Amino acid sequence: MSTTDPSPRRRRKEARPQELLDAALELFVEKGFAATRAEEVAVRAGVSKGTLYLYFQSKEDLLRAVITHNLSERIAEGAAQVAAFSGSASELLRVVLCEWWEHIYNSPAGAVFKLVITEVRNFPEISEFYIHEVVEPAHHLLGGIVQRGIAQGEFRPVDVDVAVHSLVLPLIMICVHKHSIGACGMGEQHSLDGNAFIRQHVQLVLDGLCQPATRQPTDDTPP
Amino acid sequence: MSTTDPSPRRRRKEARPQELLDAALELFVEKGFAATRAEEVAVRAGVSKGTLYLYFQSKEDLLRAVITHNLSERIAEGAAQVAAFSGSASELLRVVLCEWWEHIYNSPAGAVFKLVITEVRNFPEISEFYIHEVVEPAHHLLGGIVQRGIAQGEFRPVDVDVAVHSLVLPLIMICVHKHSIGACGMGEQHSLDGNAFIRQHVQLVLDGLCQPATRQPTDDTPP
Amino acid sequence: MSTTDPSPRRRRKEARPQELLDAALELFVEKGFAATRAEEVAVRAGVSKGTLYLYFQSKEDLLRAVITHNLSERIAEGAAQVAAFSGSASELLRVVLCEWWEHIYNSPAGAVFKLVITEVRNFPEISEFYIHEVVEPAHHLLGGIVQRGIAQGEFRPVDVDVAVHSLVLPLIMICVHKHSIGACGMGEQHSLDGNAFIRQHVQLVLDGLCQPATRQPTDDTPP
Amino acid sequence: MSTTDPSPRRRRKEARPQELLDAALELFVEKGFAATRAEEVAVRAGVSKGTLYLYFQSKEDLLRAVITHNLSERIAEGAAQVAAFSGSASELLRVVLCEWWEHIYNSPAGAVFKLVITEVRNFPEISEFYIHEVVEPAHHLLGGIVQRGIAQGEFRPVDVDVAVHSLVLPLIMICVHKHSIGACGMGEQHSLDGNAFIRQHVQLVLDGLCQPATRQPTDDTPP
DNA sequence: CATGAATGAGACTTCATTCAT
DNA sequence: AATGAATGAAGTCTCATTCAT
Repeated sequence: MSTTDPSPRRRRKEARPQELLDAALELFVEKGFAATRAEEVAVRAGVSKGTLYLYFQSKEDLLRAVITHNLSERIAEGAAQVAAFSGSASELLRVVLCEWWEHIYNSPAGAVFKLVITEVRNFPEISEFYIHEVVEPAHHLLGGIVQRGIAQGEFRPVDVDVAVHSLVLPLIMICVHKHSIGACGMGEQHSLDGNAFIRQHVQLVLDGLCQPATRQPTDDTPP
Repeated sequence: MSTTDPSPRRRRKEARPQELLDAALELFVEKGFAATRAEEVAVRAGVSKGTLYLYFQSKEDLLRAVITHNLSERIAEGAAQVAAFSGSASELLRVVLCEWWEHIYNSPAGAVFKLVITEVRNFPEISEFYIHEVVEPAHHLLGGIVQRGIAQGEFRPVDVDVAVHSLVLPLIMICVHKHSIGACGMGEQHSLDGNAFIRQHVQLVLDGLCQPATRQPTDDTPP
Repeated sequence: MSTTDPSPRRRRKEARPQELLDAALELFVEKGFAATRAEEVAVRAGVSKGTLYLYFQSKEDLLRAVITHNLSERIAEGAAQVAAFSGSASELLRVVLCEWWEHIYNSPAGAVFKLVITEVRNFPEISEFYIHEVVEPAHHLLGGIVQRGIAQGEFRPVDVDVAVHSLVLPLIMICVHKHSIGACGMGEQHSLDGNAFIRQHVQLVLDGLCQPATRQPTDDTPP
Repeated sequence: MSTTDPSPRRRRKEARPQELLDAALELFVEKGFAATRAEEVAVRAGVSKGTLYLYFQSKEDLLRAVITHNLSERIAEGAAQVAAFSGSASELLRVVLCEWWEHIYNSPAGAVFKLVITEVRNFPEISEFYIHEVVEPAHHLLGGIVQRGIAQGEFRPVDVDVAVHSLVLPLIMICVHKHSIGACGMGEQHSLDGNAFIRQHVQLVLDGLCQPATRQPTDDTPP
């Protein structure tokens, strides 16, 4: 109802790319890139086959757009949180991870993880983009917090990379699970979704990070 | 049943299905099921296109065979270990997880995780098989150990499922990573492969599980 | 019919069909009818795709218009020349052919020859039009001159049709060449364009036509 | 019934490329490259759509093969004739041109002229091939004969290139005509096909070339 | 009149599968 | 049992044409 209300035709036009990207993400995650027909994407977006090609040069181009579009949005979110926070490293990690989690798990971004894992070997440029734009920034951010925790004596002097991975990999795995096995409707037993797990998981690893005294020799006696 | 080897030609013939399964696993993991051509599988297995169809009714049938064949083998391995073991729950988990890990990570079985994640939604019967034959047995096994650890006072009374997932999800995620992003040759920085991580990760979570005294209020954390 | 020019905008509008016809001729000759997109024609004419369809019912209709429009103009030109001429048949042929040549070779009409050759078999009505409106009038005109030359003892009693074809076919072929192989920019060696050839070619055939004795000085003084 | 009679299947296979090339030449000349569907070619060759692609990578590749295949064959034919000939330049030209003519006009090679003219601007590599493999050899051959005729006083000192073109262009034009306008079945009036024309045309131009005195009678007596 | 977003028939090309050899 | 030529359904992409603005 704004005064600059564009015509319906024009409004449709501006919304098309996003509608197509959304439909494509859904279908690519659901069936895989190669098994999704371009026309399916178009139909789910409410347009015809030809219209898809007004906005994307090829199906492959659409895939790239889906990934970059959905990842670019969420990238900088965490950094702001961290900068504005004051408190213990534990608390900061808990906040950052859980907040991130809720944003990502319940948004298209979560699906992108599965998409990247599924398609990256056929489109190597995706790998580059994903590592530079997602993996490295996130790893750097979390690694910094862990590092700080260690420096301040809050955490034991563990391997920073290991700690970050122990914290983060289950989060990603659950996103992936949600969009693969978890979407097969095999009952709720192994649902393992839900934010409940994340909170407890983070707590569990933080417990492992914090405790100073009771320590086993950390040896890794080979078999 | 004779001890003498069959002729090379005969041995070759009997090995065909296995060679086709191996080639199919490699290619399905590398390019995805839909993007892999039946002839590619045949060629990599050293036979012709037609031969593939002497052993498998269809490409889809080949996919099912790849998954069931590679998973069925590894299923019972762990149970034996556990039964024969006496020691602390921590020690048992460490041994079981690390031993499993080495077997799976460096074998075709690791690739199957990626394959299952990638293809389940197009072939729901895979989900059923995977959950019944892999997820449930493994979860039951590990959950039992954790349960025992709690009952014996070795572990704090955590949620068993959470603990199992915290322990196991990174292992699976690393398998998946190895066959997706990790296979893109993007430098060694984010390699995160290697058994080193697993040992430290398991230790870290076990630390979180064991510690009795120094505890934060664990619960709470309002949304 | 007023002597005052219409407004630029109005003139533009009235010129649209001609601009579209010109653009279409260029492109149809350059790429062929089937390989030329309607939008390309529109763009080269400086209008939008939709506008093309305001003036022509279909792409095929446009092709017909291109041909009839460009051929109709040049048809009657020669007849007038002939009627007003007094002199030998040789001289008349030389004048008519060379004059025609310069008009046609350096005008869109030359391109139409290639277009007709290229597209007739897909649009048989073009054949009818072309034969009735171009081939027959021209053949009749030239044949008449040759006939007169024979009757007057200036030419030997050759087959009139043969003589006409020997005179004319190279002219057409050079038009066609200019718009096919000659437009590929393959160097100037086999350019064979240029009015020089035509003059000498006509002279050569006229030499063959003329009675043995009555030979002219074979001058080919270029302009 | 030779002893090395291959199986029917195999015999088919070896004949396929030629059958496809023949069908393609017919259709490309008839309808143009762009307007011919790949499946039409396949059907006319008696195979299915897919089979075409077992022998040619693409429709474009098929076009190139059609042209090179049909032109390469006829290239060297003339040179042999010339080498083996002794007699006047006039006689040699008459023999070479008329013999060539019969070979080319009544063979697929004649159709290729129209095809080249029609498609060359969309596939510039055709131009290169055609000029190097057809135009230049043929022009060189005929130019040599004319040159010799002039040197021996048989011909007047005309421009060699002009003479060659005057002789040859009508032949090519008639080939082109046969496969364009001539194929539209517009009655026999303007048929202008037939070897009759060629003989008379060559004679007419040769008459123009010969020294004034030395007219038709095979006599000579140069000045 | 003019535009250009939208459509969908249709063309090229691929590939799972069959079957004669 | 093994092959690989052949098929044709199906998928990607194009483009002539329409029509709301």
